[in-house]
Amino acid sequence: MEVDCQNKSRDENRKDIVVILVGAPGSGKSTFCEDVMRTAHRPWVRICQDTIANGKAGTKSQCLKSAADALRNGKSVFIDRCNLEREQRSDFVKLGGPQVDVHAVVLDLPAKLCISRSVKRSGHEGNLQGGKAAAVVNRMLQKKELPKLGEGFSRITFCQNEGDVQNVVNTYSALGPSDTLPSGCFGQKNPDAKIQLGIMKFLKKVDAPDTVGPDVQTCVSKQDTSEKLPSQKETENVKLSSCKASEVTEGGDFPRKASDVPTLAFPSISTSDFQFNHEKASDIIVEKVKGFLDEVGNVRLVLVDLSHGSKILSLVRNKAAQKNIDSNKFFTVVGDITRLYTGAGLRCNVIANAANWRLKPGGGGVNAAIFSAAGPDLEIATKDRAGSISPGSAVVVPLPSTSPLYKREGVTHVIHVLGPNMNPQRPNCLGNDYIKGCKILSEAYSSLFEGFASIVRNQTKTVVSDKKFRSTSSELHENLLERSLTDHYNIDQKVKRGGNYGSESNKKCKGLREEPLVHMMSELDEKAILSVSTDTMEKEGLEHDKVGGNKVWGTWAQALYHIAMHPEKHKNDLIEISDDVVVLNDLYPKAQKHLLVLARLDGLDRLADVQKEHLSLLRTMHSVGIKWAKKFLSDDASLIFRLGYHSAPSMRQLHLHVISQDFNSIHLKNKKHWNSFNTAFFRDSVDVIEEIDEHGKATLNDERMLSMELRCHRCRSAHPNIPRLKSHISNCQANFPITLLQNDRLVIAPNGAVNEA
DNA sequence: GTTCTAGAAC
DNA sequence: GTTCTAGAAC
Repeated sequence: MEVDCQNKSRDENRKDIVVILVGAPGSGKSTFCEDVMRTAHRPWVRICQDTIANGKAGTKSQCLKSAADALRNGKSVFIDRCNLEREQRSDFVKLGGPQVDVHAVVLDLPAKLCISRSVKRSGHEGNLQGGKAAAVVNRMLQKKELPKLGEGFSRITFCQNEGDVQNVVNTYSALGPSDTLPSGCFGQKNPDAKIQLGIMKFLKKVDAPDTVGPDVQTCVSKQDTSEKLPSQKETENVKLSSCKASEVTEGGDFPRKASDVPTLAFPSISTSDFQFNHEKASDIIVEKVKGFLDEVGNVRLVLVDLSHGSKILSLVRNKAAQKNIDSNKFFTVVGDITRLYTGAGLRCNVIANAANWRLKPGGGGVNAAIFSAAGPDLEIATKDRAGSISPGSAVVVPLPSTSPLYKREGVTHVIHVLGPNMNPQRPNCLGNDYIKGCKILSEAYSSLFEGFASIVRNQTKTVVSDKKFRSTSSELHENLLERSLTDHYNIDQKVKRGGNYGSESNKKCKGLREEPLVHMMSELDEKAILSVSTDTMEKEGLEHDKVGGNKVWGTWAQALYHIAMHPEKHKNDLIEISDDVVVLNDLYPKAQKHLLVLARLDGLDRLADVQKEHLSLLRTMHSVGIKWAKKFLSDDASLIFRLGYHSAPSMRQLHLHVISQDFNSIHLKNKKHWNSFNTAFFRDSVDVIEEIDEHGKATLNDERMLSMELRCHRCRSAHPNIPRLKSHISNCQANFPITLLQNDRLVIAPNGAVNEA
């Protein structure tokens, strides 16, 4: 056979090399390979999982097969995938043998650099780019296990900066076909620090082997006595002033102790600025805490308040004691929620923020303090997850490792929560409706705790998937582990795709769902709360986007918003810019002429947001739309225009469609396209203006309109599919239905006449 | 919003 | 076998 002949004929002294690249997205793996191969003196093959399947992302086994094939053909191989965890590398290490050396090149560049590169780059093969990249890179780096010779590498080279990388590029590109490189570890400046992280993470969850040493304790059975925890019988607050800060490493990873129990610190929601009755709030807190702790084992909840004489803390403390809630698992702390570790030695990996609905920094109290302590990282990461939040819901935001709150306090996640408002000075006041208020506050805590559970679940998965170890706890815990094992195998693929976690687009994603956006809308069924089944997750996602309710916009849906906010950056795409509106051609016109008149007012996402105060803006948009329609009509008098809004647009930022009624466009492809312009889902601008003027709000029609049968907009005949409909409308000259002919809903040429049906 | 594609419909 | 749609993924 050809392959055998090649093997026999090759130089006996020659060794092929498998170089396993290890590095986060953005660390420069592909560039490294390309740089070496550009000037290489031996044949290299780069095996990239992002492109292995005919230019698309493939599987690990495809990579393994290609690598083996290349080696059989006398080529040396670069394995260009992240390979950050030992297990992800192990199968590739096995490619080594008497004729094949296996090297690792570790691109251990600063996380910040990897993230900024990932965020900035465009056209990445694995499609990991843009805002989502930061969260993904950050998450991956947290699981990093640096390679060791013991894994089977003959040589490992560590690069910690660009200079290191260039040196290694030079080393490999200079290698002739028969050259070999010395074995050993090279370039590692801090040999043990990060390797231990993986081990520590593992020990965190399981009984430590005796050989590990006396300072490692298990968190499952024992509390770390070095932390200032109240004992079973104590009911006093932990006071920050009496505690000293524990050791914190400089600039590096937060020191993880084997005793770290997943801990959520949270402020009392709605009792401060939103003036929720303390007695009622404390009942809800205690009830929700008890429910959560009964379900989920091995976690801690900490209620935090800055003021010493806090009424809510004492109420909660007393009620918790009455209900026999384990004070090791739930206690109260007086102090700054952003300084629990440095101020009290209390490590809380998750903190809750009493957020505002816009999820923006500022205001006062806890929200201002957390955004300020976390730095701009939190704002960016939050934006990445959601643009706003509704009362009763929560948004989980992984905190980038670059955030001071992460580095200093060990906070890995912030969960934004919005409670009900009873303060008439603040927006959306519920008056004195405590039936509604209690329901929403209850939902807020459910959302918060479910968000926390999702984080714990994800951490559990890391441990389980790494070590194939299963511990036992509550039944819930057991179920989570079960899912973790099956989900684990999807991780690479999912991460490569850019993990649009928590966004609307993920709502139907089964299986892996890390730290989901937790949305418990007021419409939601109570039974969904605290259940962690996949079904429930899906339900949350599906239900949080009702017309008129709050909405989370996917990244792809933000394009118009960005244009409206920064028209100067999109000058080439715009045909008119004014203070109030911008006008552009629809990128995918559904007719010969299809414009969008875009409102520039921030916060006006869609028709549901429009109120009486926006009436003049609506009229401006309408007149700008009419102006453009007339301009087109002067060129082609046969056109007919209709101006209107989608009841529930896909794209954020209020936009008026100005669309010619020929619907002659290759972009009109499906039922949704047609029905979005030809059912009551399309709200004529004239009607919207009238409704806002008279009632202060516009009628919004259901998305079910979009799946209605296909009917010609002129003669109203029904058609079985889009091609047949399009064929029909290209010829139909019937008069328009009378409803469209009234009230100037159709815009026609001055001399044109459109007859009634 | 579009693209991709499995599988239904023809 | 081909056309078309609906749903998932982005």
